[in-house]
Amino acid sequence: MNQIKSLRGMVDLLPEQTQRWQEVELIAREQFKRAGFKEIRTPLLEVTELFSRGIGEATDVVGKEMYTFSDRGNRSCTLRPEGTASVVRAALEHGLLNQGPQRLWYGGPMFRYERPQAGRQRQFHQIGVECFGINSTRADAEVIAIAWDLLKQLGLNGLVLELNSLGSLEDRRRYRNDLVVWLLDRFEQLDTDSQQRVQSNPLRILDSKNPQTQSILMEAPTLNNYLSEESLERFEVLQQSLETLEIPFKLNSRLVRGLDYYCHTAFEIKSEYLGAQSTVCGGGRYDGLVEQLGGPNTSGIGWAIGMERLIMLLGDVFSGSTTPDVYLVNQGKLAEIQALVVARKLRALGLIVELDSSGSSFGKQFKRANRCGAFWAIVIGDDEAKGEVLTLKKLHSNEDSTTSNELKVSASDLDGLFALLVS
RNA sequence: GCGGGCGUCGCCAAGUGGUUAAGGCAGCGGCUUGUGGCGCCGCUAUUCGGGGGUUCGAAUCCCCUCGCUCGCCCCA
Repeated sequence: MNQIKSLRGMVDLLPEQTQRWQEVELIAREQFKRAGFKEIRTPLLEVTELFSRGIGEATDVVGKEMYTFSDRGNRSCTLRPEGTASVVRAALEHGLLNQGPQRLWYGGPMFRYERPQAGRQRQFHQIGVECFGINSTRADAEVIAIAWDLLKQLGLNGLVLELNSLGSLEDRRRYRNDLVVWLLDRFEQLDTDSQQRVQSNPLRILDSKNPQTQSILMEAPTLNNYLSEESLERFEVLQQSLETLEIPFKLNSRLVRGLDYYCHTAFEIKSEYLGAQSTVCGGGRYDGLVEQLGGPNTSGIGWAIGMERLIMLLGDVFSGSTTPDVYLVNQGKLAEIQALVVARKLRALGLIVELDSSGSSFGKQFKRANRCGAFWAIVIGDDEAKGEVLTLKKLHSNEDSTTSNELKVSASDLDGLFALLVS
């Protein structure tokens, strides 16, 4: 009889961790709300073509990382590997893009069939924002600021914002052609991975971690030199905006985001405290995507934050807890029912109440009360039940286990009791 | 898909060929059936991820397999 375990790369979040997740989600939600972003929820499962068309056939995500299968109607379905394509699809499908600029946020699980390692799972979670119909660079600055502020507000340090401009789609095409020619001249000197990429995705070679390839690339044409007047201007304005907002950044001309749809602004926020997978947040502008998915020419910009990576960075920053305020010790037929009633009422007043339903001895119940960290114990036994009272006892009081920290309270005056408990 | 490390109770582990597989934490029960935190006592792995082999004898050696983990590729 072998134990059934979770699928590789699929991770359970236990109570100890879900609390922190909730805290982060709450703070993020607040931020989005204040920034005027509205939540959108899309299905986890989409038609495969959405991603192959939206993300790009040549990308690794589409080429080898998708969870794709046929459903019973023989349609090719894929568990979403990222959020943007789905959001665009939904926005188009429901005509959101005909209603002026849209500021949207989303969150939830994404799926990528990769070998798990630190900071990488097959099911992982992202929160992200997408901003449609605002072509101005101010949107870029605003969106980056939201990400930066969120991470800062969560108390993270050691973050670096890396920034690059990929230019317009035009600029990129020109650069790409020249780069391929240049690379082909030095084909023999490239590592095998890069050789394969010359045709399929040459820009990614710039990001190669192979040291020899990197040294060759020192001489390569740089994208920056191919940027049009207008693109350069955009990039300038963005940098100035960030300076004004006092958001530090580092230019990284080799930052080429993996997905096809990016243009102009590309950025990543990395942390020195993560392992090999150091990017917490990645995003950029994607003015061509909506059109590529059959919609009107619409500009877009957004980012996604990896929740797991974010939470790894949080360490013990949070101390919020769900330790009970009150532990309800009870025994006896009448008392047990009363305990249930009292628990319900105190909960309605906003207290965290743990009710002991074990029926075991008072000694045992107190032991548990103490261990769960509750501040108060309320005791209901036969005596209390008959006398319509509750015995109140402060736990974790030092040494003295006499009755000095015990107190009788009327069972009918719960408001009075509540006032006492929170004081 | 390719490399490295690892797999003994819920958790942390000792054990590296020889009778019944240490110990700690947690859990449960008792000392104490209306009063906890401390203490003491007891219980909790026919079995060492799984399968095969070597051997009189294996958790310990060999082979295969599965899983975890870190890294490569790539990304959040």
